[in-house]
Amino acid sequence: MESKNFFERVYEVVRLIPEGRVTSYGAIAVYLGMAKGARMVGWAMNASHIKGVPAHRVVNKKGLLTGKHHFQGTNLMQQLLENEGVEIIDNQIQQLSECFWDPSKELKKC
DNA sequence: TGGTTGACTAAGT
DNA sequence: CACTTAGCCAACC
Repeated sequence: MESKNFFERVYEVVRLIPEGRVTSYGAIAVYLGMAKGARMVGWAMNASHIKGVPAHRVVNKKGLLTGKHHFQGTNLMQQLLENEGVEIIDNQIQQLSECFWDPSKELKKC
C-alpha cells in the first residue's frame, strides 16, 4: 500500500473526500505523514485531472480556491463545489468549518 | 548531480 | 490588512 508513489497516495486520499466536503492541501500532507509537504500535494494535483481526482474539493487552508486557474473555464472549480452544496463567495468557501473534511480525523480509525 | 519549481503555510514587515 | 520572506520536500530539467 505504501509502496505507491507520493502522487498515488494523494489521489487516493482526494478520491475519499465525500461530496459537499472539502479539505486542505496541508491536511492531506499531514495524513500522508508530511506535515510540511502541503506544496507537494498541490503540486501533485497538477496531474490529478488526468487521474480523475476531484481536485476541486481540495482548497487551501483558508478555504480559498487558489487552484481554480488550473481548471477549465474561469470558475469551473467554484461551480463544481456549488453543485455539491458548498457556498462560495469571492473564490472562498463560506461554510469552511462545516464542510471541512480532515482525512487525519475521518480516516484515523482502522 | 544539482538547481529550479510549485494548486502551501506560518510568521514577519 | 496586503505584501514579503522563509521553510518545507518531491518531481522535473
